[in-house]
Amino acid sequence: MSDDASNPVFELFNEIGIINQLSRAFFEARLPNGMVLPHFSVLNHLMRVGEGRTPLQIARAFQVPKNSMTHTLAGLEKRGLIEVRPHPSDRRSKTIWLTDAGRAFRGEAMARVGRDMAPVLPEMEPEDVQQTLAFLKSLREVLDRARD
Amino acid sequence: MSDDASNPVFELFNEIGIINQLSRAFFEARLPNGMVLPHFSVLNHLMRVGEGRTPLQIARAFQVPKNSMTHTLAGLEKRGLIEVRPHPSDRRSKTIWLTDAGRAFRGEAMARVGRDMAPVLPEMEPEDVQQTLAFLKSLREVLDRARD
DNA sequence: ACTATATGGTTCGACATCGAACATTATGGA
DNA sequence: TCCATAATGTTCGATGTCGAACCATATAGT
Repeated sequence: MSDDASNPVFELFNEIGIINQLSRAFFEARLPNGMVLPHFSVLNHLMRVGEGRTPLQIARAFQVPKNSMTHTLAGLEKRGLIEVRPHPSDRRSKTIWLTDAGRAFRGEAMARVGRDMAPVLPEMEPEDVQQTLAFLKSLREVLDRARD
Repeated sequence: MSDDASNPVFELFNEIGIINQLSRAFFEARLPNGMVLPHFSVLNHLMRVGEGRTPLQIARAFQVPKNSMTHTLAGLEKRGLIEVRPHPSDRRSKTIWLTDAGRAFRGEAMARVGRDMAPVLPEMEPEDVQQTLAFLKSLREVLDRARD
């Protein structure tokens, strides 16, 4: 049977789904109370890409529906980790900023995850990581275009 | 700032999460009514790996909690796509089998997804796919061991 | 054989996630 | 200027997902 099912691309998606499960579980086991991976991911995103993004921009960055991002941001705001300010030029929109508590929390969580991940990191060749990362980024663009 | 945050492994997890979102949305847009990616994935798994697996084996294969698999299997059985039989030697357990309808459904869904994916598949070098797949499988094992 | 512990699966309650419909504000064209 | 349409974000209802507690059966130790 050499139909589409045998295309390794499907196997790739399968593997990606499984790693997603594993990494999600790994992160969430190291976050307090009811915090979930998207909470941490958004804090991290704001650090890396910059604060002052709009909710829609963040939703698009993670490829999740905008109402999902509304919910995630509400959780972060409730915990005092982000601050929501009006958009300077578009009154429909908002901008998202980290609070000091948010920066501190992200730093602590990152340190904890990094510490527990440290034993296994040396097993991965940086070159392989880079190569995989490059391919996945191109795959993301391909999927994004196929989204119609 | 060259702390753990800059480790490309985290970027890798991020990219994996995004591609997971995209591929999930892509698949589910091509499945009927209330069917969801795990439904399709399980059917596919039974075809590839073989029928007669137990729910727990399947849950471990996808790295999801066993109660989540209970729910997914219930959905498949309700739709008549799988059949649950008692385990021959362990009365706590069960075995999962595809029905004819399940095999047919999986074939149709696979064909539809494959057709819509066809335009973008040529953009990916088979060699890159293989390389990525190999690395991700090793990454999965690393994470699995780190699971404690 | 008997009990303690482990294992497979389900139930339950809490919560994340999503599509669809909605309110509000922007934008573009007559 | 005015209206139709688009864009941003929220609300609502339905459902997926998960951890914890729970049954039923197996296994191990004595």
